Amino acid sequence: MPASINCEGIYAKIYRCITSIPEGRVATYGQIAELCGASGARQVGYALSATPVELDIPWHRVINAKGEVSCRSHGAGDRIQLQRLAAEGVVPGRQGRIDLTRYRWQPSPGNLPEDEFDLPGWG
DNA sequence: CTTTTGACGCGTA
DNA sequence: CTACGCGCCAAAA
Repeated sequence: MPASINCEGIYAKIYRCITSIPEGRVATYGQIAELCGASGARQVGYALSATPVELDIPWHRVINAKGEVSCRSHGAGDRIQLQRLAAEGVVPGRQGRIDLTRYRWQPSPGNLPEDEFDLPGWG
């Protein structure tokens, strides 16, 4: 990892937390915030905006509380995010929103997704 | 040191 | 459903 990222920095924590999101699963900004001890969802958003590409973290698995991909001021990141999510089976529902009740990452032992519901093909 | 810049969440009306 | 306001903090220049 780049030297510009301190292991004890809150951003680094956020990055690591996001790295733990399994494939085919998503997490909300607020969820990540509480998970890594950030001050708030906004901090996670700030961190994500500054995500170094060399980290190769699954940043696309982080969406907002509405189950929608956040719009950003610059670049086509949102489009890429949708694209990558669809590539791993995470697709928006009929309302154009990702069903958090189905795709939300639940970092609890024994509650892992592989033991639960089926992912794609529900529509 | 100061200033700028952001991928949010929630309550309320 | 939309609109508005507030809270919040790190990193780079």
